[in-house]
Amino acid sequence: MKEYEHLKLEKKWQNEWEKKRIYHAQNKSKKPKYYSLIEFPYPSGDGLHVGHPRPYIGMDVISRKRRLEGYNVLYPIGWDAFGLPTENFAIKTGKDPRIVTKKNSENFKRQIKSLGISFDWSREINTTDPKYYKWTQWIFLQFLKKGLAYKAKIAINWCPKDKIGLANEEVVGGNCERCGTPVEKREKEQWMLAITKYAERLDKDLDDVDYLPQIKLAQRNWIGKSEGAEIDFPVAHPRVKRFVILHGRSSRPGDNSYPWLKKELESRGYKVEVPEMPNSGEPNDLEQADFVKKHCQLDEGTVVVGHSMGGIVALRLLEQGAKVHGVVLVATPSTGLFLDKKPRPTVTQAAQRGFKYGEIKQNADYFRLLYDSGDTVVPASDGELFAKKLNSYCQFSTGEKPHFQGKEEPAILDLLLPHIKVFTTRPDTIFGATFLAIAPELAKKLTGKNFGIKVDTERENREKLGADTGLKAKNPATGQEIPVWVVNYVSADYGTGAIMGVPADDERDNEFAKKFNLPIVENYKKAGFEDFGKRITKFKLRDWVFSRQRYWGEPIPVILCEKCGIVPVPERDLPVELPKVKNYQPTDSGESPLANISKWVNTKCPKCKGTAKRETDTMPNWAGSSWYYLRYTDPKNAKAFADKKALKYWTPVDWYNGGNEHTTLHLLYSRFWHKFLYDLKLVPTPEPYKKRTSHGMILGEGGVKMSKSLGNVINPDEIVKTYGADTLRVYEMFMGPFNQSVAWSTESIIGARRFIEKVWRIGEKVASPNASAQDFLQSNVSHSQKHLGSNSSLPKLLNKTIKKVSEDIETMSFNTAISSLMILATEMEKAPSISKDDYKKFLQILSPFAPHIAEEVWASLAEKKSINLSVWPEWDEALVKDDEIKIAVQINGKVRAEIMIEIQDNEEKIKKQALGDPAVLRHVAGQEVRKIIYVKNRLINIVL
RNA sequence: GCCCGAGUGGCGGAACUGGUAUACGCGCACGACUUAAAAUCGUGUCUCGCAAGGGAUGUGGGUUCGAUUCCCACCUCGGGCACCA
Repeated sequence: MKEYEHLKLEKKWQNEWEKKRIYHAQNKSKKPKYYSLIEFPYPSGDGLHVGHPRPYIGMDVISRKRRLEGYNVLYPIGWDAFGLPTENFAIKTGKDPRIVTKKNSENFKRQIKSLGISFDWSREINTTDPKYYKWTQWIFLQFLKKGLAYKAKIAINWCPKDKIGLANEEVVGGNCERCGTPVEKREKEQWMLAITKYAERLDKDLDDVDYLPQIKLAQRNWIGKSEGAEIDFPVAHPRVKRFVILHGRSSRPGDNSYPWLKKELESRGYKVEVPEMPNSGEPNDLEQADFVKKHCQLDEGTVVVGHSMGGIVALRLLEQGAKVHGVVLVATPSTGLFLDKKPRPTVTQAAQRGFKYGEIKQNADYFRLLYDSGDTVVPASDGELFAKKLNSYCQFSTGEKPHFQGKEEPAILDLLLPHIKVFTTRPDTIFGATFLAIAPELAKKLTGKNFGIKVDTERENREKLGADTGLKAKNPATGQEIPVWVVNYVSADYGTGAIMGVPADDERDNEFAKKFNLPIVENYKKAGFEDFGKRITKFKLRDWVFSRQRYWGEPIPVILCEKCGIVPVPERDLPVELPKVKNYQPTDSGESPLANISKWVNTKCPKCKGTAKRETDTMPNWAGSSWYYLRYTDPKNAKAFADKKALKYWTPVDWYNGGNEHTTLHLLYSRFWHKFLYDLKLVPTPEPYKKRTSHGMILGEGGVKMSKSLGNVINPDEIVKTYGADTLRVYEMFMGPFNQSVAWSTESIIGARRFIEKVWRIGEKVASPNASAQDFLQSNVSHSQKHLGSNSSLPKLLNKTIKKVSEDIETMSFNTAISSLMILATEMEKAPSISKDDYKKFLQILSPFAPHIAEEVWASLAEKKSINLSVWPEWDEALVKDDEIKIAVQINGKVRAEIMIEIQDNEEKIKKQALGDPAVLRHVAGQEVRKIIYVKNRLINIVL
């Protein structure tokens, strides 16, 4: 008998398959296509550990089955090679990440190849290859073109010791992952991608894909869609009591301008004065100011509203030292507040005196706001909003109430009478709202004061803190005045930064109200959803921070020109190649190391040809992996990221399996990129992946995570050498449910090896001439296969196994598929003889799991063509069914006997048979049978 | 705190849609073969009990003729999120 030499045999077939290009996918084929995908690995310096291959083997089983089923299968692999470990290694050793990456990926490749995974290596890609990242950059430019890539100042994690911006995953418990220094927040301009623009579709289109339910849920939770309402709570200012409205030159004395404004203000309890100034305008503004001083009360509770000429009067009052709370000027360039469309010196002078000053442009109209510096009602920065809302100053000046669309309040009221907008998913509880809780940032904005309250993100021990702002809001439902508190449990960056406190209904509000003795209204009236607010949809999803101040990433292809601003690198100049540097250390200022290469940084502006600088930020790791599956369809294309025909043929991916840790970010990001490309009509489908599953991690022995520091990392090289790739494959598929994490056990591998050797021995037996002469000798099998059906012949068992394996592979129940293959193998070995045809079928259904031995034995049975080119066996439904089966007889739910029945027996006959069984008779023993329940082909339950 | 997943022999795990719990594998014990060992094969292996029989699927309840499976409450472990309004 020939010895099973796994090393020799596996190498032989791997070479043979490669030579014959057996796993190469065809971009044109009469066969139906099948695209199976795994998450491409990050080639780390540590090499492969036994956890890596689990998903590759799983999808390999699927892919191999599909090939035998007649599909043109694309099962590609590549390297997601930009990443922190390589960068950190470069910083430490000064080694070029390019060289390190090449070495690491070659090692990974050798290791993966030794496992006999049926990857199409001709389509291998690498995200760090300029030919690849050219297209990553190109896609970025499309985002830029569509306004979906933009720069914004946001807080990043900053390690003050390493002087480096940290990704969220590098912050461990608030400290720098590497040096343990507490991480600070630092404001920095970052590139952002507007993924939130796609939030609605990313949520909704989940309906149309076949992802595991948990994965869909995780995506939905991350997107965080919530339907609610925005409700305005008018706020009375604690100090403003009175408005003095000074009208412009065109208003005749006595016509009492702004009647609507006066009315509105008065309805909120303010005093309003509209002095009928002598209307002689400039140069009589001083005279008018005197008039106002004489007739109106100007004190710290007064806001002066000056329109046009009235504005100049208001400025005079300021000049003369009027101690008013604030001044609001409303004017256009055509009025006297301006000279040659520039603000009058008085305006700028006032600003220089410390008044807040904001200029707002909207069409040709200008609005200028001035407030005293200490206590703004509405900050000047909100002027933009103001401008948007107040769509015509003219209407304001005519004394008519301006016409605003929808429910919008007249913007002048927005300005004079602030309100707090809250977001709530329960607008129906508004009658129970007894206070407003606002974020510290908003409190600062509204009152100018710092209350010393901070929203802390610490996970434990979060005590509710708060302080009364002194502001009073009016509950629009009850009309009641309610206090406004600044709290540490409302964050500024979600919703409106303000909530209504309904302590009777909301747990957090309740806790807060109790602590600070705020009123709790228990039995209140419920409101209709839209009675007081505007229906609105919010998402938790934030825009994607796309900048990294790192070396080892795709340079963001943008040039910063002093004259022209942000200028995209022309597409013909792509890729912007990552230059070589001497030092990989980030700069002291936190810029990427690229900032130090002046030769690279300094460039010409593509627009004006003047001097300009390159963007030195690079892209995050997620960039290259957001579209890699598209590149596989046409990996060498130099004219486009992939040919349209190839994309049309292969997309979407039919089945994508990956790690649970990637079911939120990576999956969401790549869906976002795909949808964007879909909108540009560059990909044919709105979704990239038809089906998504995930695999569990392989843990070290004892159930702990495999890690270098614990020294429990298992290198597959050792296993392949000692036991063979087929054994490793079978073991990894057998060790437990594919989607759950399992602990590695080197001790248990021997079981898989014994199984493989058994397959070998049977193969030897079948291949030997005297055995093959007795085709189809049936043998009775017993014991170990009783769970597949009683008293089956070998052909029966074979057909049952074909069915079971075929079905189990589809649900990734690889462990049970192998279990049934083991049972069949055991029975085949026991059988006096097995037909060659039957054994070949066994080899075919085994081949996805153990391709090498299957191919070797297949060839030994005089097959000329590779088993890979054969056709997946079908099972015979007639042979799968049993004629005679064993069912259980229960008495009061307890099994007391087993009886054999014919499959065609009717219920009556079976019941009679059960009641006649000696064990049953003993248990029934004269008692009355109340009920008999018969479950077809399963059991009979006799109820006494 | 919330969401998701899991809890079954000494161990990894199996069990269809509520229907014979512990398949398959590891380990262990005994036996066969062998001068011997390895390999292989066979038998046994949840637990109490001589047996009849009883008890076990994290814990406690419930629904049901029947629950690992469904419901309620709780405990433990793993993963994710975080005062999300």
